[in-house]
Amino acid sequence: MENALRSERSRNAVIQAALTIIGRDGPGRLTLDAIARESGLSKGGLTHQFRTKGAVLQALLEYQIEYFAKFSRDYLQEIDPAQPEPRLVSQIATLREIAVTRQQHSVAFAILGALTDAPDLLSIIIERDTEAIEQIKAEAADPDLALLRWAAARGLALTTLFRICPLSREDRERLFDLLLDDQYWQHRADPPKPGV
Amino acid sequence: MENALRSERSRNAVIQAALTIIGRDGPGRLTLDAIARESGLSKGGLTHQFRTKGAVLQALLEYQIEYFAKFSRDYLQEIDPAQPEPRLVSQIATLREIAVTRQQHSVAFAILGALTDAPDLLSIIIERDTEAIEQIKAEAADPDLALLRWAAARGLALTTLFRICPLSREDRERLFDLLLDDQYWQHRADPPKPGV
DNA sequence: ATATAAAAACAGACTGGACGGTTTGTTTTT
DNA sequence: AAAAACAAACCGTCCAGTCTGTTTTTATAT
Repeated sequence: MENALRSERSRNAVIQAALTIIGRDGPGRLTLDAIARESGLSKGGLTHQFRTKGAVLQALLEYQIEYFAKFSRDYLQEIDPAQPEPRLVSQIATLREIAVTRQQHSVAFAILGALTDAPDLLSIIIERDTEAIEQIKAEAADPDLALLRWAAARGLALTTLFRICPLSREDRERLFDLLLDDQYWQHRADPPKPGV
Repeated sequence: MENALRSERSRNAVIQAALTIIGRDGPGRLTLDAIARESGLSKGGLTHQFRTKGAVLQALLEYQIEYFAKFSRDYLQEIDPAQPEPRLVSQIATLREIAVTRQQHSVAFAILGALTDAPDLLSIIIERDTEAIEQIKAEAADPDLALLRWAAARGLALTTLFRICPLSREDRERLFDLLLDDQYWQHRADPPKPGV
């Protein structure tokens, strides 16, 4: 087998193994030895592909981010062209997906836990979001209202992710539906200020 | 000195020491030995007061929660009586305080990090919030809109806490101001539905 | 009050194990 | 022949929790 392919296979195996362990045993049991065992690789092979545990976590995070970035892109693609704020809506829809997808919870924990030694692991998230925010602002009739809708979706997603959401499942779903509903916000948007 | 007082002093010393360490060295350096050293207690004394590290974390979390609960109570006390949704507003104000207070960030990390082994440490947060949510719903003309305001504040607070907020400081402050501003939401609330 | 036994608070050395990372050697690809 | 990929034993450190004592407080009996 080609080396490049071999490496890629191994790296994928590692990421899948990490996800399996986190889901099955919790993020506390995500050790290099466990990953090696679960992936079928030896520890040597593992550390050949990822020099440190932080590197594994980073790959894991990038994998997750790409997964949801793709979700967002696809959603944007198939959105009603008449939709006035497509970027905002696709971001909110993605956040709903994050909040709903069951396995994500412990992955979030795992990464948060690792943040202790790798504080700027999350900077990639900021980069992505900053971009998204720019676009949301640009397309919005009332940018602040759009940001607030985004923030609310984030709040629902993060509280759910960390299992500290005091709202019922129905409440959350209804709120997400509202956040996605243009009609609901249309007449709530600030009318453009008359020129002074 | 009385035993009860002796214990209380020691426990307080431990919590303060923990906060000092987290703020100065980061949550990764929060070990039992470090806490003992910083607090002036011996390891034996420390483990006499807190049987496990989880117990320390729990006390730390309770301390923080009580701190902000008091902030919220005080805010509620001094609020304009004409304020239509005082509970919501005081909750939002508290969340703004959390987002702004500098030291909180790493404390949040420390506790999240420990969540690995003590998954239901956070249930106390849910309990408090559930209560708050009930009151917010009860006093609101448009409960869903109130929940969304709350969720947005949470989103801003949590993203800031975990340093993944893509918004500028000014943006955040302006958004918090908006969330607190009744005028802004008044005409946005759903008019009470006409009886069928 | 005073002596004394018990309990609580505290001191600090020690242990056991987990875990990240290294090292040395082998197989496979280039 | 060289480099990449992999195997697996090994090491050093860190750290939560324990264990054995010592000091201080409290309860009880005289």
